[in-house]
Amino acid sequence: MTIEFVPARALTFADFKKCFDYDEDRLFALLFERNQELIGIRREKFAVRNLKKIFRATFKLVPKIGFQAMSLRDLLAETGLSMGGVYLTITNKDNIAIIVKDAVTLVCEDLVEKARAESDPAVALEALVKGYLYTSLLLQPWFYFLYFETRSLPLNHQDDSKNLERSQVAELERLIAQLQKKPERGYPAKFLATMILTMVQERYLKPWKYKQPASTIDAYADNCLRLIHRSIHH
Amino acid sequence: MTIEFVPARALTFADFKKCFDYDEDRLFALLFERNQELIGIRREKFAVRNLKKIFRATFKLVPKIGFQAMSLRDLLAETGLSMGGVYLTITNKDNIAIIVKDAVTLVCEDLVEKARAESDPAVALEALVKGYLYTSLLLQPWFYFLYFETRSLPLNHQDDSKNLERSQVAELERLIAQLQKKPERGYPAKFLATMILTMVQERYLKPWKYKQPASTIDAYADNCLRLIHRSIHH
DNA sequence: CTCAAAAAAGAGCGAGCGTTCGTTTTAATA
DNA sequence: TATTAAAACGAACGCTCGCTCTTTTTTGAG
Repeated sequence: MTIEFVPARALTFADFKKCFDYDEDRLFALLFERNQELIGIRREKFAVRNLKKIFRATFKLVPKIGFQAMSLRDLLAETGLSMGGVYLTITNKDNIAIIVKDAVTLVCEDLVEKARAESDPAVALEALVKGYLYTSLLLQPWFYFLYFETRSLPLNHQDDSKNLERSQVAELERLIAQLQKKPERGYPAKFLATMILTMVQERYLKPWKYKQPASTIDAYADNCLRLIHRSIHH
Repeated sequence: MTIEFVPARALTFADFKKCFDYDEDRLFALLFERNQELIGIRREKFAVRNLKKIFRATFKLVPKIGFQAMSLRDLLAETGLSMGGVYLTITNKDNIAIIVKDAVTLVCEDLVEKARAESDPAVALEALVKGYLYTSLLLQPWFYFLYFETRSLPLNHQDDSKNLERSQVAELERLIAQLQKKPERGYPAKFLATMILTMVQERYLKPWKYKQPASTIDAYADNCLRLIHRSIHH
């Protein structure tokens, strides 16, 4: 029998941040290799440097005016790049949105995978909820963009975006159903799963409401989890 | 002592719909008189007829492509009006979004007013939650548009939109706090108020998830209210 | 029915959009 | 250091945008 390390207190945002897999450089490197066909630059070093500039600028401009109203000339002014540089990097404007979708998909699938590695469904549920909440704050501009700009994507990518949300809810629902001994007595698992997702989205969709002193996000996670557990156990 | 009519069962969506104050004609008539300075047509009859066409077309196009990507020529094709007709009606494109904001503000303020007329805070809370949920489904395109297109509004109107949400949460919070005898024991009133609003928004923001057979919305309302009451009472 | 006012029509305008491409600069290799 | 492939540049292009304005049609009170 092995002795495992059991943390004395619940996982906090600060803990999570330390172990977070997707710092800026790694994320852009992954996006570069996953989206070779959308990106005109062949050497990672240059691609990552330009992608950084382009996405930082996009995330600064879009929340104020929306993706469609952001012109490439706005983007040039904000990044300091030239028209040629931008087009060599992203090939066309739509690809900015497509790459954001890919990034969010990437980290979400990783979250589900990690949660599935847990054998105890209660532990898995907590990992998924906190993982999703904390990740979507660390990558807030990406999640925010995908939610508000799904309509700016080509149609097949719009479907991907909706299916990503559906699969997140399905995963939560599966875990909740496992925890409910007598499902007919409580709330439908789907209702609770939807509520969880919605509470997570509240945080990353309305940054104007949460000028967050970091501690409040732990309290928020705690309130969510308490509410979930009280609602599951009849 | 007067004998009051006490309904045998909870208010359903069907009941609500029957007494709903804002059918299309009345809503447009109100918008016409509230926004005289944005509307170029002077005779109500013509104004209402054109506004109907314009907003119906807008609500058909915008969910697919977004407001900024919807051109006035798209709008002409969808409404059958001419450029002159459209511009005589709405004066400029921004005014479409501004009038939507005014409509949502109008019905929301009415909801709060009606809830305040109730002396029992439990009754008032139920009236507000169900009223908001049912209203935002009956006027789904309006609420959806305001949420997704707030960034397309002129800045001062963007503030109005955010403040409208803040005031809705504040009203819910006030009622919840009244119902909590020992506030320190349960969830913060603000947390619950936010959760309620978020659950309502879930329904009108994601119509692609809810191809609703009408009954499901009553079940949804019931689940929400049970969750709220269980969370308030310790 | 008359006729002035209101509404509708739609060609046209200039600004600004996303994108292209011929050229220049930079970086890595031999 | 010479060579060459990759990256960066930015003026120019064709097109579509929101909007205007003159003309025509419709409306309704007298």
